[in-house]
Amino acid sequence: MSDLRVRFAPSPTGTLHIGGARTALFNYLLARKEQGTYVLRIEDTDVARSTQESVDAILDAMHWLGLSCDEGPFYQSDRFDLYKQKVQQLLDEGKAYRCYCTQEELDAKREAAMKAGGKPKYDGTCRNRTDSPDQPYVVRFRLPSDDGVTTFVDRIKGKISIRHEELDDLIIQRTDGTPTYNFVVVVDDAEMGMTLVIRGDDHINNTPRQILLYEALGYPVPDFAHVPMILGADKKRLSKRHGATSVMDYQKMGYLPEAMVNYLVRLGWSCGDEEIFSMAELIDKFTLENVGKSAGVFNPDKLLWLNTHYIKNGDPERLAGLLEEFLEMKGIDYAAGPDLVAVVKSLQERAATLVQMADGAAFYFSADLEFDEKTRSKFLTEENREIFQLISDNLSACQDFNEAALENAFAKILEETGLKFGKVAQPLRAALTGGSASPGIYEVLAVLGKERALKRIQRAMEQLS
RNA sequence: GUCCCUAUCGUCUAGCCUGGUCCAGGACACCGCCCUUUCACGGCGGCGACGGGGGUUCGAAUCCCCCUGGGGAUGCCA
Repeated sequence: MSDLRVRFAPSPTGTLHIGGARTALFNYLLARKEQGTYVLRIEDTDVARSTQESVDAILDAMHWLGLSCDEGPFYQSDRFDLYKQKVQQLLDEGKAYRCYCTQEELDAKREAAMKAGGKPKYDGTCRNRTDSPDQPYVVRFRLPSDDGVTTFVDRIKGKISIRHEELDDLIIQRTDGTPTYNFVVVVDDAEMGMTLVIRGDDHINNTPRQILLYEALGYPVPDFAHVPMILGADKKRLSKRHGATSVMDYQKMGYLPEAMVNYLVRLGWSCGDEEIFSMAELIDKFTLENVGKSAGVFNPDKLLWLNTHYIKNGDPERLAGLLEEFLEMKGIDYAAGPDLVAVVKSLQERAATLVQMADGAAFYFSADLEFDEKTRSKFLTEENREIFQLISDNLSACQDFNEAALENAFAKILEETGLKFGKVAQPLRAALTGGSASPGIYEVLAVLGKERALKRIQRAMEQLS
């Protein structure tokens, strides 16, 4: 074990989405690589917006992606006593104070400051109050110095400085007594011993004030690594209006977790010209140094391509297991066969998603296929009766119903009749699959097996016109 | 408005730190050809970028400055 401790800290106000998943992935990879510790913390201090449903959705997604944590999940809602105590500590030390300004007053001041072209920050009205009126109040953290500069060296972005004049006394405890994000994140990251905080770069602006808080609380300041945001095709922050952004939406659409992981990691990180990475390779190769600094656009096409790759190269047994759910969703009863693994093998190069694979597999499990008009008029014709009979006879005579034997049988037919392969194969394909697009004809035959194949040819012959 | 971050093909990126080997490499998408029993897979090829302007230098995608574009923050959300 190294002493690296990182965490992923989502707030449970929705599902885990693409951006969060990537942040979690980076944390996970670095922890595994450095043999550090990866902690999961649920940031649910906003009690009104946090739901158990969201927590479950996030946990599900993490599990699906294979990002298991070493510690946690911890819930901030369980730690309010600790935060209270820390607020009190700052109050006692004079590093924080009660502010009695109302929301309305604050809003008005902000607006006025904006209008005057100034910075919309708290004016310090209650900073030096000595009375303590019996009114609702918030607790504000007093800026240690009004004219200094806080600088930190981000592990991804490099040196970042903010002048204190840009900051103001931030609220650390609300009127209702609950603590705010910028405060609890510091207390927790410190108390949980985080040595490195990897998070989205929308938090960069918060970092200097958090550093001030670490110092005020007497905590060591961790390292920071701010990863760039993910944008939609219009370069706007990725959101629902860009389509599916929830990780589990992709599971439902038939994507494989390894495709999602591979896609996510390459959005903002690279390793020379390499594109395909297994989790094990990522753990070996991932470094913060190769994470880019600029925001990236989410590209569904590339994700699809990766999914195609992983389906094509995936273990058929595993894929068969995953496919069941999608077959069931389409109301396909696959229990009576043909063998699901054989079905998968015949479809691996033809499906980009498990949904597509289920679509392509449907014909295998349908005893009485529906023929559309086009297929009927083109292939199920009286002129083809002889061909069907010939195929049927030859197939009946086939001892081994494997691809090699079938190929031989067909060679014989073609030789005897002088017909071109397509002349024979397409009508047969129609009889077997109900359409004109399918896996290789020998493959279909072999997967179906002799009995089913013959039955389908028979049935087609009954419908010639 | 102000502050912070950022800037190579349409998109993800390599190269930038340690200037010349870059008339800029890979991948996705797109287009064409080949393979072919259908649909696919695959193979080959094509299209396509250093945002603009100043410097520094014999030489800049690479270093410096300005501008512009994009993102973020500016909450008693996280």
